[in-house]
Parts: sequence; structure tokens; C-alpha cells
Amino acid sequence: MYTRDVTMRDVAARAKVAVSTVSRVVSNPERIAAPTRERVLRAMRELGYAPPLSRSTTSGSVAMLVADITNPFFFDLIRGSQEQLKAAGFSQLLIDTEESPVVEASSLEAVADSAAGVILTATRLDDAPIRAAAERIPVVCINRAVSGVTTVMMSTRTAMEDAVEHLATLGHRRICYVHGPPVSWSDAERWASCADAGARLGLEVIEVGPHEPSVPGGKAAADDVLDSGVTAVLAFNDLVAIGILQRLSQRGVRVPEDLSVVGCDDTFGADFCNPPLTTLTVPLLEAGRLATTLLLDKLGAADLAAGREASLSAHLTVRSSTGPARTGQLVLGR
Amino acid sequence: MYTRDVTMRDVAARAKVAVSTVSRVVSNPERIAAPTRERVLRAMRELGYAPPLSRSTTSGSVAMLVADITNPFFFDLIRGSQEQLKAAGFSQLLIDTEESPVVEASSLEAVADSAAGVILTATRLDDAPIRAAAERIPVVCINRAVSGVTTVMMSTRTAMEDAVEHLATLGHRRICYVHGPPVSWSDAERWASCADAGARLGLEVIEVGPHEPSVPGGKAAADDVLDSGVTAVLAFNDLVAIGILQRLSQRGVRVPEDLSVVGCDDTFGADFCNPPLTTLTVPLLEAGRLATTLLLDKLGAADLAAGREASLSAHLTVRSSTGPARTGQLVLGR
DNA sequence: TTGAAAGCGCTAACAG
DNA sequence: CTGTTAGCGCTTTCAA
Repeated sequence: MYTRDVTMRDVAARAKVAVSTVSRVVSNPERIAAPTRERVLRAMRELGYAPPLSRSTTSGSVAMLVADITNPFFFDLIRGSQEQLKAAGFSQLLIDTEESPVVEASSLEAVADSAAGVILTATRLDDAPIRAAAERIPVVCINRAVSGVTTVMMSTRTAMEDAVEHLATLGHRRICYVHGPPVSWSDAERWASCADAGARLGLEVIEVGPHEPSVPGGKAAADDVLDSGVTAVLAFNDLVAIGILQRLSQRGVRVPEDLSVVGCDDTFGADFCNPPLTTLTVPLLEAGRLATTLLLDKLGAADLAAGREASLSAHLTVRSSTGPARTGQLVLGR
Repeated sequence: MYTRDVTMRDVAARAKVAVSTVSRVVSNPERIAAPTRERVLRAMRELGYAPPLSRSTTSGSVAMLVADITNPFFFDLIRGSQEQLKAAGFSQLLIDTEESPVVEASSLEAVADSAAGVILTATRLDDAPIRAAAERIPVVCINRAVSGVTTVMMSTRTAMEDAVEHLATLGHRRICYVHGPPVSWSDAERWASCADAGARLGLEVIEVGPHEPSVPGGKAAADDVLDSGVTAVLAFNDLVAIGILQRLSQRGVRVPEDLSVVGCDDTFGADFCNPPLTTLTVPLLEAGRLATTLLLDKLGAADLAAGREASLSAHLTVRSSTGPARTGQLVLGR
């Protein structure tokens, strides 16, 4: 009958006080004399009493699920969200789903009733569980369209096309794209952009992968790339590109003399790796900010001058709020 | 009187069922016929009913607080902890304290009653709040000694001494150490190691900083380093070292011809930056594992074959469990 | 499968 | 500052 393992009654008995006193120690500690309070707290510890958790204490937080906390791609998404959360007085719970839909599902389950809302970034989940979660708790997705769920998309289409065009200008006729995770929306969009631009420019575009979106994944991809006999490679992201660079260096292939390598996202590492990487910028910070603003809006916890008009549509493509410079720009190796 | 904004009674009325039915929908959904369940769920959504949170749903998680989620130093700490948590069926909550004691304190406060335990890594907090937290919830620190609180320390003393000796062998007579955060235990230990080794070998060792333990921090430090007229620099960590490398490259200073740079921690980026970085390995993965094992031990949630003997002491220095190779080893630039 | 009702854990009003 | 007590939210037993 609604029995807990150890109750306030037990604590009260051990501390020789009334239950109400125990109750007050939990909710209004300052209203209780220090010695009595100490006695009660000690009894709690000894009995292992866990006070009831009021939703208010725990719901001042918003969870952000990321596929790989070790992937710098997520850094600015995290930072952008943090900014907005801090301004609204919320705290951030980060969860690494380790690129696993299973871990992601159980994590989502776990935070669904401890956080006020959830931001799903580059989720590996099917539509169904995402919709199910969205019924229990406010959800915003980044780079994943699910009907009925608010979504922020970062398109890299034009930048990808610029990159392919750039390679064509350099004289490349046969290039390849290294796929990331099969379930990734970004991967699909990036591949489509490559294929389209290649067709338009009369280039032969080969597919390699899928591979893990990580440095080891890139190393694995490098051998496939060399076998394919292309002269340039576009990688799903910078991590993969860096992995390719490392493996090529091991095998004595020179970049860019023998092979051109282009990454994507312009994340941490792209600017100081060797040789410097050509990559595409993506408005990560802005996307993190916007997703969070949209979520806070759902929670009724934001004033939201910015981002309001965007929230009118459930599906939207982020555009940089700081001018056109940072959106999907091609950055040549430095 | 213990009133909630919206209760099961309200939901029951709207869905035209008994409260007990609503209760069952929350705790045993499968015991309720699908149509009734749908009606109840819809009423919940419409009224904004939030089911009571049972501790069990929420306490299957352990929080790890990190000073900067963007700092690769924490990657293996996170991964090591994850491994152990997964094995014990717990989930991980990551919190970025943004190098701020204020944010850290409030985050700690926030998770204290939503997580089963907390791991504090490289905390910027004073002893008092750490001890206070440890009274409410099981706490383990990494790289911070607080009496009465279980701690895992990663000493880099011998590796640091090796590094200084290595520089002396190369002929350097005047070197400097770039400080990280003033409150960091690691910083104090690293500086002490440098100073001792320098004195022993008759080198002049200059202090620079403190600087932010980040790439921008390293860039800022680089100018101070050049002004000091040394021929070699040991940085608090790899991020700072990489920042120094970048700034030196901008100013046309060659590494290692004009100036030797040594980092610390052998983190992501150290192996592919340009020029390659000489750095020190630290048993991060093992420390993350051990700290987590110790915490799970406190929770009575682990079988713990490994790490048991270590837990006998509240303060301990981690030694690599995978042989001597990874502990505090000097890694020359590749 | 569902409802009625009993009873538990907890809080809050009130008295001292 | 603390105990008594009424009463709320919720779960669970029991019966249909």
C-alpha cells in the first residue's frame, strides 16, 4: 500500500521527534533548531532515508542528448544551448548516447521524468520513440525532421555544392564521398548535395562507407578511398577527414598533391591539424541557441524576442543571425 | 495542504474514470485497456498533469561534473566512467561547469537530489561545499584531495620530471612553466614537479600565468613566453600547448628549432596538430573507471572485483591497471 | 478491466 | 520551536 522502504515515521521514531519535524527538516531546515536538525539528519543517514523529490527541485534542467560527447561537432551546439539556458535560469544535463539507439532510448526514458525538456541532436532514433517522448515531455530535435516535433535543421547543401565546384575548378574529375552513420539526416543531405553537384558538373562521384563518424572511422575509410582511385575526397565530417589525413600520412600519400581532402563542420581540430583541413562551416552555435529558445518557449519560460518568428513553423532551417558570413561557408585549408 | 497544481482526481474527472485507473495508467499501463488508456493520457496532456516521480526512475543515474566539456582532457574520464556505469546498469549525467565555481555549486545542488551519486573532476570548489555535498549524496573526487571524501589522484610528477630532464638533455638552460587555473590541484603539482626537477638539474625555471586552460589561454600565454626569453616551455595541458603552437606559428617562431613546447595529458589533438606535440600521458581512462567503481561501491551497487583494495584508502594515487606503459609516460612529438 | 474504499506517506494549520 | 491532527495525493486490495 504505497509503502516506501524507509519512511519519515521510521526516521522520526529513531530521532525521537514527530513526523512533522522530520518533514520540516526536509522542506524548511532553517525552521528547526540546529541540534534537533542534526539528530534528524543523522537518523536519515543511518536509515538511508531518501526524501521525496518535488518536481520543482529537479525540473530546473533541460537535457541535451548527443551521439558522441567526444565529437567536437557538438561543442558549439552545447555552448549555444548553455547560453540560453543560463539566461532563463535552467541548468543543462548532457547525455552521451555513444552512437547507440539503444542507449539513446533508455537515456531518453530516464530523463523524461527528471528534466523539464529534451533536445535531441543528430538522433539515431526512429520516428516512433521520438514522437512517444514528445507526448510526455517537450522535445526539440536538431538535424532530424519528425512530423509533429519541433525541429531545427542546419542545411549544408549550398556549401557542399561550393566544395564540389571548388574541386572541379582544381581539375578533379573523379571524387568520392565518405558516408557517416546510415540513419543520419545530415549524411543523406550531404551525399545528395555531392551527387547533385557532381552530376551537374560532369564529375564522377563515388560512395564510400558507411563509416563511424570518428577518427578511427576515417582511418578505416582511407584505404577504401585509395582503392577507389579518386583524386579528391569529401568526408562526412571533420573527424573522418582527420582520420583520413592521418592514415594517408602513414601510407606516404601527400595531401593535397596526391589527394585532396575536404571535411565538414569546421570543428575543433580542423584549424590546427596537419596538413590544415579544408572544411565547411555550419551555424552550430546559432542552432544550439535556437533549439533551446524554442524549447524554453514550450516551457513558457522565456521572453524570446529572438527566434519567435522561427517558432511559427515546426520545421525550419536555421539561418545565421550574425550575418551571412558563418552559414555554410567553405573554408580552405589554412 | 500538500496540494499539487493538477491532481489525478482532476484527470480522472475529465477522463470519466476512477482515480485508481489513472494511477494504474501511470504505473502499470499494460494493465489498462488501450482505449481507456488513451482517454486518460489525453486528459493528462490537456490538463498538464505531471505524474509523481518515484525515486527509482530517477536515481539510476550518476552525475559527472567537468570544468569544460570542450576540453578533451575529460574525454577518457567520461568514457572510463561510462564503461563502469553501463556494467552496473546506471546512466550518466554530464554537467559542464564552465570553469566557474558558481555554476559548479549550483549544478551540484541541482543534481544532489536527482542523481544517485556525483563524481567531481578537477573541481574548482572549496572544501566546504564539497564536504557539504558529500553529506547529502555519495561523492568521489578526481584530482582533488578533501579530507573525508573519497578521492582519485593522477600524479604526473615523475613524467613531468622526465620531461624537464629531457629538455635539459637537449641543452636547454632556461625554461618556463605556463600555469593553468590557480585552484587546480594538478597545476600546483605540475609546477612543483617542474621547479624541483629544474633545481636538481641546475636549470632556471620561470613561471608564466595563470592562464585559462584552453586554446585561447595558450595563445595569450605565448606572448608572455616569448618575452621571458626561454628556449623551452612546459604547458599546463595540451590545449594551452596547442594555443601556444598556433600563436608561435603566426609570429613566425619555429618549433622546435627556436622554441620547444611540451604539453600535458596526451589528449585529442595532440597527435595530429602541427607541429606534432611532445606531451605526457596520464591514466585518464583508468581514473574514470576507478572513481566510478568507488562510487558504485558506496551505493552498494557493484560487485567490484577490481578496485576493491584501492578503496581501502580514502586518498589514493591511481596506477595503471594495464601495465606500466600508460602511466605518466613522456611522448615525444610524432 | 474497472471502481469503491481503505490506508499509507506526507504536509500544513493550529496550539502550546 | 515542536507536537497534534486533519486532510491531501496516491496506491493497492477487494469485489464485481
